[in-house]
Amino acid sequence: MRLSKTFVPTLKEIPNDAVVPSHILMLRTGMVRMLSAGIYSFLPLGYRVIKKVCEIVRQEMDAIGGQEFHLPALNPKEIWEETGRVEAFGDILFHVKNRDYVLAPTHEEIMTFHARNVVKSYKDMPQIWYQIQTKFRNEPRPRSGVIRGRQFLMKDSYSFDVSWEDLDKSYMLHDEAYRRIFTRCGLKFFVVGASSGAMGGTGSEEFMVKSEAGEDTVAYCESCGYAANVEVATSKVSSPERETESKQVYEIHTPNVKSIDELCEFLKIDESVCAKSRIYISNNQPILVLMQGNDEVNETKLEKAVGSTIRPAHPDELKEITGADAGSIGPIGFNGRIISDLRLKDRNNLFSGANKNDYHIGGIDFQRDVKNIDYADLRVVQSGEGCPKCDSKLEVFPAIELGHIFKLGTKYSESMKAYFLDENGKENPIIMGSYGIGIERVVACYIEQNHDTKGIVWNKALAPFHIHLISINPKNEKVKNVSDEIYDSLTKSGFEVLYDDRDASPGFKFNDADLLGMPIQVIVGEKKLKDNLVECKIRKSDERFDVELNNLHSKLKELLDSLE
RNA sequence: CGGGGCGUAGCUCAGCCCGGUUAGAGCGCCUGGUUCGGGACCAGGAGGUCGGAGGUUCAAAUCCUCUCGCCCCGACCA
Repeated sequence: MRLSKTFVPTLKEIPNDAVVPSHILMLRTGMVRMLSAGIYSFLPLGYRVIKKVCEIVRQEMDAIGGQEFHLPALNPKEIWEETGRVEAFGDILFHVKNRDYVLAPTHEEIMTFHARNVVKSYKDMPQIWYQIQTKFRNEPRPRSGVIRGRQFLMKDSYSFDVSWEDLDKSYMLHDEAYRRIFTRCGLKFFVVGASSGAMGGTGSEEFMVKSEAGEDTVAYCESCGYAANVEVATSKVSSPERETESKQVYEIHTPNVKSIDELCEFLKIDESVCAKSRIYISNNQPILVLMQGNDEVNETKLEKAVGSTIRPAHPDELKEITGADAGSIGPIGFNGRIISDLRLKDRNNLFSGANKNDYHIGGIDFQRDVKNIDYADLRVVQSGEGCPKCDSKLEVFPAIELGHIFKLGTKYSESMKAYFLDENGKENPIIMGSYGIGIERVVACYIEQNHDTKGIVWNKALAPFHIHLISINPKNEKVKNVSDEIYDSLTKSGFEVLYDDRDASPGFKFNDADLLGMPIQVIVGEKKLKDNLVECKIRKSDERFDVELNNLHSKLKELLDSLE
């Protein structure tokens, strides 16, 4: 395509509303423009990238036997009421005002609708149905450009099987296909197993990419691949052993000492001998939670340990429950349920609050002084702690969810009555799986991982064009003619060429080329042309070298083959 | 939904606190000329209901009220 005739509105300055690199660069390169919060138009260059991702997804989905559908975004509300998801989605679901339709936020119901009464025999399965379609979700807070939008492209597929064993197969096929898709796209990703067992034997995996723009926090071990959402992640940490001799409990006057750090400073002790107190409320009953030192309470783990939902107590409740304010609360004299992190299990000679403002207590022995104490892993893991699976260290960082594969089981087939007859003529619900990939997120994550100060660095797989041809001074007739010839012949030979034939200064064109980031730049200038040479530049490595005109095709082919 | 920030030319922003000729700059855009290997130069030019509505005032981009939009943090996230 000729840049002089193509709509690629590049921006020299950073748009005011963009913060994360992918968002900034997608705007600056003219890939996208915002229409409204969380709603983006893809411009020609951006849409080319989207189509490349879709094609990779399509190839890999087809390779595992997937069949592509195209489903409506406009859905009758009553189908969504069959599974109770109108209520489950709540405000996230867009409702159409003048008819009883909703805008589909995903398509389990619609796929199940097509399967029921049609996929009636065990002989009809397995099936894998997929589509690449726009989804609508009324996100309360769209952010980070295309990463969290109210309207987005999703590849979603659904498997239909006769048994749990067969579901495992469909699930594994997706797992492998997803790894191939993200690898082909050039993404550094990892897989988080999020199996909770909450739905009876179901499992799920999230495909994640490390990113500052991420909305999930994960713990990851580079050496063994252990990865877990920080809500459930565990780690190996050491703590002091129980000391052989327990001191007596004694009260200490600690004026204005509130935090663990202040307490350690005041008493010249280590934080590992401190039991930090937090009060939570569950079913209107207070629970005292004890953590070692500055360890943070992981509320997800706490809920699991307690067995019901919890919330932190309000400041005024603290006084009422314990007689003290935050900073002076402790287990001695506390009337109610006490649960402690495993790090403090059976410890003695600990320091904690006295349930009296400005006082702490030392010499606490959990075995002797704290009756009915429960123990559980309640910590939020932190970077640098030991991996639970190997001897390496964990890293904790934010990440973006690119894809999710999920064993649905019979939730939808049962509620929507999608039954089949097995070999014995017995009726059973279809066993389903559901698998999604955020297409725009793939693009945004690629940019997050592959950019420098000048702009995007595309790989061969996703680049909107492979070659960026630049003519320096197209007013020079020879330069113009040779550039035109190169463009025509390369295009005819099947190369994907973006041709900057604009009448602009060289620096302007070079900077635009680096910003747009095609893998190879071919630069046609007057000086080198005298020797029948043009310059090639590899965007990623900044390598440059001269190529003879009549060798250009073979050299470019060679370069493209060698590039990722 | 809570907290914070912002809305002035296509883009980035100044002016607002302390009201007062014709609302500015840089970049971009248009015309002509020069230039052409890392965001060129000269000359001329177009472009604004200062997000919107109401109010205070002799006078509002500026002060007040309401409203809409966008960004960030939090809550939420099948």
